[in-house]
Amino acid sequence: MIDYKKEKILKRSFFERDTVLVAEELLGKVLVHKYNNILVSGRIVETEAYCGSDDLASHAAHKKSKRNSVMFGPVGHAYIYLIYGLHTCINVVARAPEAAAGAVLIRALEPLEAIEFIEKQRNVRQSYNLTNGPGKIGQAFGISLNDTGVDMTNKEGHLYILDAPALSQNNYTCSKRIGITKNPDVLWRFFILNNPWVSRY
DNA sequence: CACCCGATTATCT
DNA sequence: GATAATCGGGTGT
Repeated sequence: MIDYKKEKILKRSFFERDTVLVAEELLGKVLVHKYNNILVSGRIVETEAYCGSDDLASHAAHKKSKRNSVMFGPVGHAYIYLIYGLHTCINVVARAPEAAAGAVLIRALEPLEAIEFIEKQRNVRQSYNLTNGPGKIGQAFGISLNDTGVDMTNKEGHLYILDAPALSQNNYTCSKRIGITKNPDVLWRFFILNNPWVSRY
């Protein structure tokens, strides 16, 4: 296991590249949330890319609106949305300079710090159920809709991502995205192989 | 204002 | 495998 505490916060330039590439390279990085005085963190093991107007599954497939405007804004900011009226999902805005919109959904991670807090938030028996889904991460980390739009590259902020060494391509793969009906065939989901924290599909 | 529906999850059978 | 829970965005009247 790497010593992630020595790693630096990902810079804005990391997110100013093709959305699908950023989704791939976010595997292994560490999501951190400062919740009151608690530092909650986890290693990202599953992501999905959502692009702009060519990607009908994306919230940014059509016009800019009140909800999706963050996806059109500066890269490196958090796009948080409520799904099915129940769950908050965490994305990072990422796109190439010429693209209009794009974000990476963080779908699953391995808890690293404040595991007792995460267990209290989630109240489940099996540890692999703590954070193996996008809505589960939102609940586990205490994320709310108020967090949408925050700059995740700001050291003074309460939500950011730490760098980590790049993974070997032998250790992860891609697949179709989960839970969508439009533009279903592109291989824009990335996950670490043989990892117990990846969602079960 | 009414309607439809979704980047999900927990809890059944 | 099927389904309820629950709410706000988007669309059209």
